[in-house]
Amino acid sequence: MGQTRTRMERLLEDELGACCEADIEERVAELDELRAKTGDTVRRDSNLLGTLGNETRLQLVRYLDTADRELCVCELETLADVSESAVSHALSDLLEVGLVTREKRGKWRYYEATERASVMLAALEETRSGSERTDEADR
Amino acid sequence: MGQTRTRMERLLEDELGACCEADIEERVAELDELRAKTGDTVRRDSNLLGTLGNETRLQLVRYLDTADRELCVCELETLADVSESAVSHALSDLLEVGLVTREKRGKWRYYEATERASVMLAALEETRSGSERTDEADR
DNA sequence: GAAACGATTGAATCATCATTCATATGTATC
DNA sequence: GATACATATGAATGATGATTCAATCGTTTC
Repeated sequence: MGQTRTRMERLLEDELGACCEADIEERVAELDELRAKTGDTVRRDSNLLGTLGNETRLQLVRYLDTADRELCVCELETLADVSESAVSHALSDLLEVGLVTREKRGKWRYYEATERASVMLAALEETRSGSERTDEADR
Repeated sequence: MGQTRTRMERLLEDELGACCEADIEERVAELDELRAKTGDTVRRDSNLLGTLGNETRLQLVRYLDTADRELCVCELETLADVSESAVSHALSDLLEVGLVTREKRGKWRYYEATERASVMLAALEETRSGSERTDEADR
């Protein structure tokens, strides 16, 4: 029953007062363009963010970034709250997405934060601040 | 046997050539300071990053950010690759960590990206580029 | 007030993840 | 070359997460 009326049509009717075929086409085109503009880096990016979205890993990059020098794994282990193995796993994950670099020296391994990591942490720092939820009173 | 020799002591011996008590204390103090400087916002921050670290959610904020206007849920649904319910869940999560705002208007609900979201996405964009793994040949 | 509709919420399920323990790898020292 | 040691890796397991289906809530229209 009247099922031909699409949701987009109803939305535009509410937004514009009335709505013709051209309006719908225009809006659909706008959304298509939006889809195109947004690009297809989502997988990679969400992967990077996901890697950062873990307390252990974030903590470690943070140490490396604020230390502003390379740190030996054993130093990171004294800083972290988890097992040696967990630290190693975390560092490998960070290395894989390019948030840290690694260098061997004798039996020791030194890690350092990359530029990419610094930028992300700086952004985080910048936006931190007030409380969340800017919900508009839901009138 | 000889188990009193700590790993930190051995590290410093290797790094400095020799190592006395004072050296150890100094390094330990440095790490303590590092721990203090790094702060305790890890939980909150990793939570934010984790929220962004999901394809669906990242995709949605991205649409909102590049659209640069509020978008109706039904518009976001046409853009997303998942069910209506999943979109709604994702938007709620994003709202909770302050990456989007919400406004009701009639039966429609409009979402918009926050400044915080813009900053994070910009940082991501900025650091994106070359390939990853700046591993130093592991000599 | 009932019907239609937009959106959210909760429970359930399946998948992914984080951490640990055990083992392995590579490097130095004796 | 055997031992000690630093770190990494793999498998296992318990926890957390993402998505869907079903049900609910709030708003509008008749």
